[in-house]
Amino acid sequence: MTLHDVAAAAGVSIATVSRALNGKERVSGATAEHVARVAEQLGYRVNLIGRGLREGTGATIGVVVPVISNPFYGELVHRLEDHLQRRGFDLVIADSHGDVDRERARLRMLVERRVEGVFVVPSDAELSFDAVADTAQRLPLVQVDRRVLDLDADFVGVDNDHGIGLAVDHLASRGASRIVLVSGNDVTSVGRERRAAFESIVRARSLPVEENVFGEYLLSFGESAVARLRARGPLPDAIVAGDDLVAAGAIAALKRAGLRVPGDILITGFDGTMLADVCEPRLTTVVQPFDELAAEAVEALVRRMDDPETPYALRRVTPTLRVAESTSPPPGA
Amino acid sequence: MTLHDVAAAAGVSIATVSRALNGKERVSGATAEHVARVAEQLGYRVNLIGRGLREGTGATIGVVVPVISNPFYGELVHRLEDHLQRRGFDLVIADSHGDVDRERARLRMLVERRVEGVFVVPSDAELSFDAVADTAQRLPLVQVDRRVLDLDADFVGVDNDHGIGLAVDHLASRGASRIVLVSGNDVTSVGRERRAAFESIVRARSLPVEENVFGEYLLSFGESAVARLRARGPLPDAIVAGDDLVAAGAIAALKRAGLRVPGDILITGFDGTMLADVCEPRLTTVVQPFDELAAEAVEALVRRMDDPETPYALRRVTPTLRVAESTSPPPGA
DNA sequence: CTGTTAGCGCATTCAG
DNA sequence: CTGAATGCGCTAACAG
Repeated sequence: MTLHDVAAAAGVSIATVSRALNGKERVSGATAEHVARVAEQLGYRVNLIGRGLREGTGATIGVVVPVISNPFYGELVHRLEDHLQRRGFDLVIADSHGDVDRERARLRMLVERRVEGVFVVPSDAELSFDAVADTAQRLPLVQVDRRVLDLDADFVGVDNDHGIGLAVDHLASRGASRIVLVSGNDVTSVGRERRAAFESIVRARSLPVEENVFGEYLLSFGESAVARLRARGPLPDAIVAGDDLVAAGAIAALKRAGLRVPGDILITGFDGTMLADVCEPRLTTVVQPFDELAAEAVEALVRRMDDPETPYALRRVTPTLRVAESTSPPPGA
Repeated sequence: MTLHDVAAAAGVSIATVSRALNGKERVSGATAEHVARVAEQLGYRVNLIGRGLREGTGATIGVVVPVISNPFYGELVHRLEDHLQRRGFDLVIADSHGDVDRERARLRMLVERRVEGVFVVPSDAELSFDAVADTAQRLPLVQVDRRVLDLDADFVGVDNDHGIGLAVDHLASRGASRIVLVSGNDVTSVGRERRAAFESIVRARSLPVEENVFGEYLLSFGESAVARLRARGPLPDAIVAGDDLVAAGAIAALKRAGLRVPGDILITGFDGTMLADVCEPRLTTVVQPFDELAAEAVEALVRRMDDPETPYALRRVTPTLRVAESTSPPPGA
């Protein structure tokens, strides 16, 4: 079912059908209506492949995330799609499974599909460099949430310094002194930034320096981290978890060990996903402004699509603290 | 950067470049190597739009889900992508936001993109009929998890009868007699099926018939449902929640009301998402075999793509019960 | 083994 | 206002 079929059935040329259906050029009202009716009756649907080849564009944006099943990325993708729809773009989602090779393959696929632009949450702060850099030089690209080190490319992410600061200061105000960071390792930029932010603020506040625990952003890591903490002596006053998933795992492990939260130990999360509300006790967490994050990312991409020469920008959105039961009432005070 | 550019730079014809790069037809080893090197150096990437137009296919599958930020669909999409990758297909994901109009628009987009086939989780058992039926008659389509009523089309979903049976029988074995269903309403096929399954088994086991509560598959519904239960008198012995999200919401509301789970009331979930492990107490839940579900869905789609005349099939995968703290130890026994 | 050519479906010149 | 013709990038005949 192509323009030809419709043209034949309507007794006009394919050019007229194209014009009538797209309504951009002048066609007689009668013809337009007639063509529309015939097309409708035949169930004609424009072939976006044909149009794409002709037009050189398909109004499609791609996004590569590490794990779509992670609630954080699910929410992020959801918002990105929302903002893109409003601007008339479709979103193609690709999952890298946190694997650099797969990430490279997915980015390549998007390039070959000739998408208009791409968002990427790099899986590795260093090893993702080549694939992301190569893609960025081929088409408009915006890194979201995580970034690759030393890469000249747009980036939109949360202000981790501020977020970690909110968590630490809140815990301190609740009377915690010995605070341990349980977070993602240096593989991701987010892990690095949250670690640096934490160490810096601990120094600035003259808090005791603890031995922190690093791993992956997984529920299971939260659990094993608690095991490690318990094995090495008296528990700290509080845990700053690298994200909600880790926090949830830590809470579960603590309670299984007979410890009370917040009675025996305080804990904070990061992201503000639905997991924070499901935890018991509800998790005090650093909330990312998802919608703003997505909106900024889309705007950055559109800006670069409009003007490829626009200077690269690193944009930070500001998180807020949502206080819940996991840090109240005060433990010792 | 097209075949022409590479051909010119390599001093051969575009046909030779195409052949050399695709390696399907016979090309002299030296030429192939030379062309590959030139293409590499020029950073040539095949244009999938051009190839798609020529080949009439782009090796792409589409999927429309109600909410990608729901962990259940996140996990499902994750698995679908996995199985499709293995067969060389890319996956385009579209979010209907649970809205029928949006769903129609997204399905239309996939048709116009000329994807090879589509998976859809219909947002409404009745109102989704037109859009899904229209799409199904245009290209291979498999309904996953939910389905549209009275539609001749493939479907792969969980055996809700069996799943609800597992939950009810387990609760009964734990001493529960008064069991209430808190689940999705009749808008979705899943809601209908779980309700029917529940009512049927309650009759079969001669359990007291309670007034069940229906709403949406949301955390907030789990909470409000508990409020409604408490308002209407003495709590039942147990709650069978329609999914993990609702169960998590219910648990939170129960505990906030000072009730103990499983001490005062037992509760089961459905799906087996990560939410079940995050709940406190951990949630006893009916686990969907995600990987099998995805594998069956992909197989059903491939079968229909290979032979459009193959008879429609309704396939049910069998869930299992994962017992955890929310139903143990026994409440009264 | 390699070059020439046609045509996938479409939007858009350029004529009329 | 409408039709004929062109070419987007690619692969598959078909020649050579």
